[in-house]
Amino acid sequence: MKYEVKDGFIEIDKIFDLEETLDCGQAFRWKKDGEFWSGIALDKHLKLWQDDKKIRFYCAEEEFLSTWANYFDLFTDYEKIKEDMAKLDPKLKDITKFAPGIRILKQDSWEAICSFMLSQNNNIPRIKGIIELLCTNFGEKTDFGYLFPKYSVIAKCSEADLAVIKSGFRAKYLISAATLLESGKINIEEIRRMDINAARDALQLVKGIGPKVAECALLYGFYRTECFPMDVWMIRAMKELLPNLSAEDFGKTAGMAQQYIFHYSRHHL
DNA sequence: GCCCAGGTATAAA
DNA sequence: TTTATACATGGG
Repeated sequence: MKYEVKDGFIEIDKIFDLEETLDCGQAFRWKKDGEFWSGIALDKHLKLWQDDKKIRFYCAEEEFLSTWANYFDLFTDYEKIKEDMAKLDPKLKDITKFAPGIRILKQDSWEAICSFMLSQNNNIPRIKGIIELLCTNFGEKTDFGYLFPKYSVIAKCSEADLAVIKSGFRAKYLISAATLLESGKINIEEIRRMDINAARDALQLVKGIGPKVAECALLYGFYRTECFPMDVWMIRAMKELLPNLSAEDFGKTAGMAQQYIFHYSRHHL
C-alpha cells in the first residue's frame, strides 16, 4: 500500500471513490459536509477528502495503518475483481463502470448486525435516522460525537427504553441480538472462525435475523465475501440483467460483485 | 392520504 | 413445506 504522510493527513492515489463507497447502502454513519466526508466507525472519527487524483485521510500515520487501511480494504485489488466479473458476463462491465469506485468496507461486526436488522422492510434514509438516534441515545459521548452503542448497553434495555429510536417492531430484534451476545450464547469471535453455513445458523438464532440479514451481516460485518445478499433489487437485477448467473458463479468475490450490481440496479431498474 | 421500504415471525394451508 | 399477513414508522 503506497501512501504519503503530509501535514495533518495521509494521501493515497484515488483507487476508490468516497461517495460510491460510503453512500451505497452498506454503511449508514458517513456524511458529506461540504467538500469533506466524515464519520465514526470502529470507535474512531475520520474526516476524508478526495479530488480526481487523490484521497486524503485526516489522521495520524499510525491510525491509518492500524485501522483505516484495513477498514477501507486498501490491500485488495478491486481492478482485478472487476476484470474477473467482466469475464463472467459482458453486462457486468457496464454494471461495474456505473460505480467503479465501490469497495466493501470491513465494518464492526456488532454494528453491521444491528444496521441490517434495522434495514428490514425499511428505506435507507430512515435506516440512517434510526441508527443516528440509537447512537445519540445509547452510545458513549466523545469529543468527536457518539460511538455506536455496545451490546452490553442494549442488552439492559427494554423495548420501552428503545422507543426513542423509533425503530418500531425492530427494537425487540436489537434486544434479542444483544442478549444472546451478552449471555455468550452466540459469540462474535466464534462466528468469525466458523465455516460459512455454521455462521449463518448462529446468526439466525437471533429473533430478527433471517437469511437476508445474516448474509448482509456476514458480508459487511465479518467480511465473508462469498456471501451474496438477495433483496428485492438484487432479485430484479439477477432476473433482468444476469439470468444465467448465480451467486456461486462469483466465488469468493460474490459479495463484492453483489455491491456493484445492487448499486446499479437501484439506479437503473 | 397513499404507497412502500436492502425481511422476518407467525399462523394457516 | 410452502404461502399469506402483520409489523412501526416515516420518506417520497
